Amino acid sequence: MLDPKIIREDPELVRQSLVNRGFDLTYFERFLEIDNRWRALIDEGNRLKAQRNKCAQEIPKLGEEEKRKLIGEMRTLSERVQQIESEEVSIEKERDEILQNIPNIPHVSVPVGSSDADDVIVRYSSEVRKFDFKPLSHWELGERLDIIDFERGTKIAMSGFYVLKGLGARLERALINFMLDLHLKQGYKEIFPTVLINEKSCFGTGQLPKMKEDMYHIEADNLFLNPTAEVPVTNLHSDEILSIDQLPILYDAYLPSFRREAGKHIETKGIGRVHQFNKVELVKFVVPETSMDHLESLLKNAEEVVQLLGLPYRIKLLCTGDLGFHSAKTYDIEAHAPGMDQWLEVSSCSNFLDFQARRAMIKFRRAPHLKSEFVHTLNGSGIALPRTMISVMENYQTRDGLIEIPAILRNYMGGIERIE
RNA sequence: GCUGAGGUAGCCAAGUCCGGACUACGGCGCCAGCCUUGAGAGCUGGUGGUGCUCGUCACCACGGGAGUUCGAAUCUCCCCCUCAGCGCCA
Repeated sequence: MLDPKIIREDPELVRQSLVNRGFDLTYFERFLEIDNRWRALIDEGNRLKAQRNKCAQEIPKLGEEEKRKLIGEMRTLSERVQQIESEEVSIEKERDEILQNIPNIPHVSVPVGSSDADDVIVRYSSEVRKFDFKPLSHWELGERLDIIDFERGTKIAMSGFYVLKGLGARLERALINFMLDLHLKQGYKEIFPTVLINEKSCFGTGQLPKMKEDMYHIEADNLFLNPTAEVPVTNLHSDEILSIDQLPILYDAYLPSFRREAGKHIETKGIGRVHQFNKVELVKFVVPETSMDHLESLLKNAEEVVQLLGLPYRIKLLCTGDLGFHSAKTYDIEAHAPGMDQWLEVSSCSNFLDFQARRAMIKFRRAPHLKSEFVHTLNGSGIALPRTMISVMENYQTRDGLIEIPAILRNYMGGIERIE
């Protein structure tokens, strides 16, 4: 959520940011209109309430006659207060809705563009791997080696789910442990949050109300299956005022994530887009003026994962038209999948500035006597498992259809060197 | 799941039966000032949010919501959470 003061005080900045993102201006113009009315109403309401409060204190001190008269007057006044309040409530509801539909302002360093075609490739790691045979896709490899079972995933759950078996399951576990150990060395504190999260947390990070259709919902208890550890981990500090010496806070978390992908046809074969996947997530809470530097180090921390795995990758700086709603600046890390001949997004590292913190009410104080301010939050995948698995399987395949285990993972797999 | 006790400011906690000087008692912590060579003690003030006319301003905030009332921390209804005991259970 944007600071309403920014929209009020510098509407031109917000207007330009919406144009750059390719958003239409309806909500924005409506905000300006409604915000004025909202403030006028608050003002009038407060005036009347002040009078009511004052008279309510006078009444017990008065004689019978005067008392009866004043109570009569107050009854009328109270009715007006109620009218104003109910109008306030409805305007406030609309105002909040509008605010929730205005995206974050892209940082000045974000390139202006209309779609992912305008994203800027910041760097390539190396050449993609060249094969002297036709590389197989991970689903072909997975089925041949009996380490990915799509049919049985569908049987026990539904289509879009899969089961890892044998060394496939073990490779997944090795990847998770490797990532967690790496992030520990990078200075992150490991968190293992809840898989089920409540409605309030989903609002806090902005999954609700916009992405409701994309989440699995447990009706009996009104809980949601975690769509990304960003939600529970960021909300660890919701409604808190942190002290400055706690910052920066760096968390990493391994957690299964669930997405209904409603409305999206899961056409891609394989495990590139599935309903349940593992992910290691990095989350930071930082002092505002340091957040852009923290974005760079966050990216480096995630990048190190693909580097150490020896995967060909590239870094993209998303343009205004491709930037996520809540983000002010985002880098994507894409690993190459030679079997599919595609670049796969394995990580998305974003700086949200105070956009999330304002919603989740995460504040800090520079000194005990100073006013609290919103922290800046950042997060990035460190990294998403299925697509990493794809890139590992397809890059490390051999001519005879086996998969070499990347050197860095062998210790995590009891010294096993290949899947055969 | 059942029964009971609770939820008041950063923390502890009075007030709730019986609505009105609650401007939410008191304490702890923290901040500022005074005092002091310094520290401590002591004293004074401050210690959540929003709005604007930026003030010794106004409004809001006693788990959340709705209601009754001129007036609600206090009364009524609904919901949430915590703790204890019992039950069930990996």
